[in-house]
Amino acid sequence: MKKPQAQEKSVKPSKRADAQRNIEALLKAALAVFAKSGVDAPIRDIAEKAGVGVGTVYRHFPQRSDLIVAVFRQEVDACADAAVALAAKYPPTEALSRWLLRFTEFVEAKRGLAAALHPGDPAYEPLRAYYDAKLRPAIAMLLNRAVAAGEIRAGVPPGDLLSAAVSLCRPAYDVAPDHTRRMLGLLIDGLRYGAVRER
Amino acid sequence: MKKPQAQEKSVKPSKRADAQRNIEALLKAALAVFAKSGVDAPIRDIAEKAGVGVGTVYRHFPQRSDLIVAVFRQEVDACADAAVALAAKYPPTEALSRWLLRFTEFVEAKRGLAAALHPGDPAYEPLRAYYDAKLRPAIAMLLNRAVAAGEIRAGVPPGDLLSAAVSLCRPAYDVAPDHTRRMLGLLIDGLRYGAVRER
DNA sequence: CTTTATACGGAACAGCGTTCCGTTTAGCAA
DNA sequence: TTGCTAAACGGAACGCTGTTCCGTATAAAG
Repeated sequence: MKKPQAQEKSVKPSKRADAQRNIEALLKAALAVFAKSGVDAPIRDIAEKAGVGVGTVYRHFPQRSDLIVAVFRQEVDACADAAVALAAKYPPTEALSRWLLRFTEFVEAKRGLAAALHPGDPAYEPLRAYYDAKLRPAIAMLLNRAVAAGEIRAGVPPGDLLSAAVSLCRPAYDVAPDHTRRMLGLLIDGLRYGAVRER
Repeated sequence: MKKPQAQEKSVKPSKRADAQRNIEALLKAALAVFAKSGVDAPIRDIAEKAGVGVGTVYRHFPQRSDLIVAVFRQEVDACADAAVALAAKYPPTEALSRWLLRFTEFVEAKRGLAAALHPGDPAYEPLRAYYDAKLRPAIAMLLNRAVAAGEIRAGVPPGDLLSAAVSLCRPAYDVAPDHTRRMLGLLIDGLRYGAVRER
């Protein structure tokens, strides 16, 4: 009963304000640098982009994997949050469609990262669990709404849809840039088939 | 009618003798260093162990992958050659058994290496083909001899046996050191089942 | 033996991870 | 507001590595 503060969103409580700011700046910078140069990018690049010294990076993220994990979690959170926001803003099926696109953007941006992790490094083991725990409920919610509206047929496991979306955006490297968008369109149309047909 | 020399075994002809020597010393040193420190080991370590300067390493193997590929090929060659030698020295089934053990040693020693290559690097693409082309005929020969002698049953595809051997020695990290040997014994015994039974 | 193309060795340069410590500053209390 | 102190910052410095470059050494040919 000492720390009556739970105001911040993600990172630890009871930190000095400048530390908070720097952590956030670092996560933001790391996101950009990882996307541009991969997860092996020089620490100095990230520090510079965040406007801090390298010492500060090591203070908050002693291991490179700590930074990677933090960025990944943040992105997963953002993706899951987007589901709620989209659900509030668009009709069921459009929300689902938009979220799938959002999700594939996430997957594409993180593919190099995910590949770099795979080598059974225990430091990244919790990530997959986190990913499932956050994203599956998100898509399940969107799916349920669309089903309830009679626009999408029932019986599609949320996990399957997630996997399908991942697969569909995989060969997006060497094809037209809107390949993913078109494939998702097909997927949504496929889900519509067999819906209750109420209009 | 200028170069009546085809005496050397593997590397290119028409090289200066000291270059030949250094190349061989480098391959030998790289084999040892890779085994001890992995394929990311410092070039300097390899140069030192081979008793040459780093410049010499880069002269003969401009890319790190060139060295890795050369070492790998050499090991595959040695493994394939061992099949012939064993066939000449031991009775059919014992030759097969001994070769499988030899093969698993090769696989274990190269596992870290193989993992490091996997990331679809085109520089290593030919390796898998080379591996298949050299090793499958080797085991096929041994297998045929054992089958012809009536000690092993026919109908086992050589590639399957190769795969099985690879699988069997996989969990050899955290178990007793003779795990692989025992598993191979079981495999050989399994092959014996259904043999012609001529004695 | 002379010559010359080839190969050698290792100093030198550049980039990166990581540590360390003098300096700065947020938060608090008087 | 003014001190005070623990927390945090920044970046120089160190060590290790990849890679290049060029003066030196030498194998091979005539």
